[in-house]
Amino acid sequence: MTEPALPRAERRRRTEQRILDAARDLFAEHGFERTTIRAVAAAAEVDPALVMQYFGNKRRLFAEAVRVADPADSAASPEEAVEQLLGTLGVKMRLPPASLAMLRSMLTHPEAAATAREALSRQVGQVGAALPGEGAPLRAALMTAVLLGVTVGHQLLELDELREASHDDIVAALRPALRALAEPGA
Amino acid sequence: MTEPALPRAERRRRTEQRILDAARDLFAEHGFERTTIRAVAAAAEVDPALVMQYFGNKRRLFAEAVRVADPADSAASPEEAVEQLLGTLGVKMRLPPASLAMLRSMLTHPEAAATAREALSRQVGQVGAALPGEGAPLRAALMTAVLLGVTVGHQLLELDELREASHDDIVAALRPALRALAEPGA
DNA sequence: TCGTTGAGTCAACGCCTGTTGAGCGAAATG
DNA sequence: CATTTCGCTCAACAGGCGTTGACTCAACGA
Repeated sequence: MTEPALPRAERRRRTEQRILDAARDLFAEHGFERTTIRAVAAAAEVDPALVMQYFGNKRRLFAEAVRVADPADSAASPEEAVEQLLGTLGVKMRLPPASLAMLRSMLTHPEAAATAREALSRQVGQVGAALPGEGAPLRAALMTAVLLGVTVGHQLLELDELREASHDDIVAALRPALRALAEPGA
Repeated sequence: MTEPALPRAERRRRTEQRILDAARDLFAEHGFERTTIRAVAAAAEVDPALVMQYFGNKRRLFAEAVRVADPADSAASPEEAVEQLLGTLGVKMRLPPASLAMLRSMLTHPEAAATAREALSRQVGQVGAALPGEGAPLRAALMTAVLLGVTVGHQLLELDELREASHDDIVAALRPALRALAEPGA
């Protein structure tokens, strides 16, 4: 009639995953403070107490929900760095919920801010290593900030002018700007 | 001994201003949800009930705190638009608390998001009007997003690589990138 | 001088939050 | 079949929140 009665271990794994997925979505949509354990539990069709039992507390649940595998590939030339950043941006137009969740909360939740700073600094380091000339760290940081701004404007603030454009157009329009930052300035 | 006993009207005006200043600072530092009426009242050395009496509710207090006079000056040429944006960025390195408060909450507080969208769209419109060629709205939006990203990275996330650089270096490094966006692309 | 106004306080309300410990019942184990 | 394990729920707690209404008392106007 109902479920084919899965083994207990499997059932447990699936429930935990369901909670994690629900948490990710809600954190991504409303941020850390506006997302309640109760809402997560309801979305996962589970008792709030179970969420606590599996993840300990709200902060740990958030930390688990925003955990994401980082690429850690590095570029050899400035052109490669630019194309790599543009590539992640193309991907980011469908940013994974985990990253969205972190970005959404990074301005108001201290731990999300720390995670964001860490991830961005890593990117700055990688990009900076591929840039020539003086002031490479600053220019790498600015390139990262550019992508941050576009991502925030597009995915989080949902600015009309960015939403109306195709991903390809955005990438194409951004390329010269990033190239300009990749070269040592005047 | 104590105060020289100001007239009632003046005293009232000053108290209201003290509350508003405290609210701005706390909203800018912690965002909407993490800032409590009680904390604002304490910072203004006033009873929480007085905050409600003067501003009605927390949302209205926030709205008052983030209100800011917008410049509304428009550029005639692409170069002028670029310099104007860089100028506001130079200023933004010491961004007024009201703007900081709005930016801090724009990702998690719906009304702050609406205010931010409005302000950014206005800027996109102004910049776009000064740009030549096709796709001007998109390029204007990207220029705005670039400044947003740099501001967020510098003021809110406080990325080391941006904090370590001087304002002039940032403006100088950014200029070619914005110029590239100001011109019609390939 | 006396009644009125209004700036500011006090104590409390109802609500929602994260979090906890006891308990149930079905699956696992022997 | 008897027993243990454990996924999961239930009911409740303490604390903090925004918000309210009654009150106090000094400044004001006549």
